[in-house]
Amino acid sequence: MTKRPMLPEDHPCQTCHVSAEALCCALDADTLSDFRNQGGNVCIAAGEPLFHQGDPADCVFSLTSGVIKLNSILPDGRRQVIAFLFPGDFVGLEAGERRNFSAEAVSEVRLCRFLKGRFEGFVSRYPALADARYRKAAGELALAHQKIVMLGRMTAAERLASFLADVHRRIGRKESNGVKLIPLPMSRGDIADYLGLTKETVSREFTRLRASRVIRPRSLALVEILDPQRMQELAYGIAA
Amino acid sequence: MTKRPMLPEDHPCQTCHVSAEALCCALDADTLSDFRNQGGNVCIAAGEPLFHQGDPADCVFSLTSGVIKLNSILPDGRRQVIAFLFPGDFVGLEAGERRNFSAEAVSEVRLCRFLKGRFEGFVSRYPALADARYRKAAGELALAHQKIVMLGRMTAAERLASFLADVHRRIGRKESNGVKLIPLPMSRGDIADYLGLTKETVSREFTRLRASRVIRPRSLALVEILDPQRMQELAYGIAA
DNA sequence: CGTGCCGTTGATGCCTATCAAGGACCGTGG
DNA sequence: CCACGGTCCTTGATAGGCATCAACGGCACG
Repeated sequence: MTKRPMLPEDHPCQTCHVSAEALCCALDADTLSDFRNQGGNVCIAAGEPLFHQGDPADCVFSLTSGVIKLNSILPDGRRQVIAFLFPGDFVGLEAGERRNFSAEAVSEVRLCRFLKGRFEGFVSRYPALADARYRKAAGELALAHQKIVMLGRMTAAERLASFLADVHRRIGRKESNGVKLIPLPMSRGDIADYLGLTKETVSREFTRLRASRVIRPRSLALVEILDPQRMQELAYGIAA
Repeated sequence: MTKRPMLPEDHPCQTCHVSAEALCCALDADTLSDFRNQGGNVCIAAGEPLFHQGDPADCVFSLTSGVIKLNSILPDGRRQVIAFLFPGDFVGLEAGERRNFSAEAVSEVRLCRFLKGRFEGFVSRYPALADARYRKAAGELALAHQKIVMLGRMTAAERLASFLADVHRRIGRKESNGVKLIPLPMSRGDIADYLGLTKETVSREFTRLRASRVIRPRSLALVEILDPQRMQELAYGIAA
């Protein structure tokens, strides 16, 4: 993170690690300070909901740490995870009066919260913020299009490979020896609901990727990529 | 359409039937006239491409009549129709340097074309236009989320019902006696690629909807809804 | 050391894809 | 006017991939 010298040393944004990608980076220091005073910090434990389908959408959030999943649930209980959100992502781009999906913390999560009305005021006063918001939405739209292709036309193996490649791109780490690691804070069931599969199928595909030496699980929540090229081929270079 | 008295009688926007939903409606008459001079009209015959995957994205379009499909094609030839676009929809919200998908006319199509650079200039000069663009993108994002649920968790029958309900909402007509009609300018193969199915499955599901008296096809391209309630139930009220 | 949750593995079945053939529609040309 | 070929749609037979049902195993927790 780049320091922002105009801010007081104890300003919460001083310790934020996502200013590079977050919406806030569209604002200069003075404005940012003003902006931050509009909302507050939120911290949510793993498994706890942020909001539910149908709730009034009266605030928006910027995710600073942790992972969130967005769920859509059909009347008969079938569940689809629409997206996993990572630090730097924004919650509330959809602009409806009510939430079309629920949001739940996958791991412990920190967010900056802004009241929607005040946020809108900022957007109209600062064109750079409006532009950043549009570009976030456009980026989300492109991701959604890729996910549509994945769900419509890919096999189970390809879906899992796309997912792993995508998570690696977003929150992957490299060890000092160059080994690529993928943290997987979400459960197998969550992954299944994200990929349009069942947890059993996801489990089987994990086993097959391990058997074919493409990945090596260090634990349930941490996977090492042994063969990045094969992984990219399976995913057709598309990060789901 | 509402007349725009400030425009010259022969101005092309005077005969545009989509000003209510189109992006242009964010502009007043003076600005609109200026705006329209930036681009030009385009007319494309059914089946002809507007652009291809990978092309430089140097212009954006507002669709005024006809239907367009957006295709994404995997290296091995599998095809997914990402969206059908109807009059009032906008092409080029994605904001990338290159096209992530191809666009092809399903029926004869008319569009207003704008050079991207000049369009961006207008967006930065007219906040109302920027806002309208954001709301279009947010709306597309919400639609994409619904489509993700459909592709991830719905059966073939539910997918087709969702599709028919959606097309009806967008371009459906009512006869004087109240009968609801759905025009289907796209082929069965296009519908299949949109729903993540094969044309054979789509055909079979059409037959089953007909057999159970939910719809009555007048021709391949025009379907009458006999039982709107049953249709909505099958689609879970979700327009795909 | 149980208990419970989550993940894995196995057996079976169903939904949709695939392969194949026939039918409807349309434009062209005899 | 009808024969003809082509394209798209429909219908049938079969196969395959993933879901479902069921049992087992690992790990954390009290």
